[in-house]
Order: sequence, then C-alpha cells, then structure tokens
Amino acid sequence: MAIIVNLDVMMAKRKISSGELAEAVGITPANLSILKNNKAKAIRFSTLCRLCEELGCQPGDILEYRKDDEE
Amino acid sequence: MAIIVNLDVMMAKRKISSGELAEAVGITPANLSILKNNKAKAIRFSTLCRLCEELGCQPGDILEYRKDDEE
DNA sequence: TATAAATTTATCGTTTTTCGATAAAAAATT
DNA sequence: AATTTTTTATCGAAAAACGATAAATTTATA
Repeated sequence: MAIIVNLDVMMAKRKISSGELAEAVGITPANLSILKNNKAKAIRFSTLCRLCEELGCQPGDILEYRKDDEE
Repeated sequence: MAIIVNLDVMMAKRKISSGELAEAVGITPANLSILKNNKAKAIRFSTLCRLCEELGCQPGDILEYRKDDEE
C-alpha cells in the first residue's frame, strides 16, 4: 500500500503548469517535481496547505491511499 | 489557513481508541496524540498510509484544508 | 470520591526527510 | 533545430518525525 500524490488532475483542471504552480506555492520546480512524481516520503503541512490554496482543493484531491493490488 | 488533522471522526466511526490505533499503526501513543491534536507540522506518507489502512479510509477523511476565517 | 487507566504534554537524542540551490539530463513545445 | 519546461541528481542545512521516557492531565471506573 502507498500514498499516491495526484497533482496532475487538479493542475489540469486549473490549467496551471508545474513551473507556475511551483512559483505560486513558493517551492522550487525541482521539489515540486519530486512531489508530483511520488518521490517524496513526507510532506509538510505548510506545503500541502499552499498547494490546496493555490489549486483551490482539499488534501483528498491530491493524496490518495491505494492498496498494492488496486488500480 | 492550515491543514487540520481530523482523526477523531474516523476513530469514532471505527470505535477505536488512541491507544489501540497507536498500537495498530505502530507509533507511540505520545506521537499519535501530537498528530491527533494538530501539533504536527508534517507527516510521513508511511504513517499516513498506515493510518488510512487501519481506519479504512482515505487521506481526505483525515486531512482538511481550512482557511483561517472558515469554520 | 479515590483509584486506576488512558491521554496529553514535554524533553532529549537520533534519524529521516524536506527544501533550497544548483546543474545536468530528458522531455515537450514551438 | 532551438527553446522552454520538466525531471533527475547531488550537496548541505534546517526542519521535523519519531522513539523513549517521564510527568501532568484528563477520563473512566470501582
């Protein structure tokens, strides 16, 4: 099982690029990429907060719990 | 704005105590308490994962983005 | 109400991980 | 093909989780 970071969906909805989102959220594009591609092992609430704010969404729209055998 | 950790709701639904949940998830009751009472500033996906697994829920059931003026 | 149990708070040390800065590689766009 | 965007990688510093532990507080119970 794992936690999946699903930023792409909301980014597509808001029509915002990685560069723009990184800029808006205040993290480097490199770090956003790590988050976006499930390379991160944790997240600060401050970062999650700014992501939700910028994307106008809830943590549940970004984070997903998935069992190994699912999907 | 802030990220709110809302474990109580799911714990009540599953009728599980803090002690039991800590035990099941594999963290100390002290650390679960910190998480549960919004004293944590970040969370490891491995911990969030085990919480979701044990409570049979999604991250969205536990984490909430809330604007300062709301609620 | 007194006692016991559960939960919360606090501190310390260690380990983990974010995150910035940066550069290079890869991919996508024009 | 050239440019832009995104991803990957590395390094170091700062932040924070987390365990262990103990004390304080709250809650439950006899």
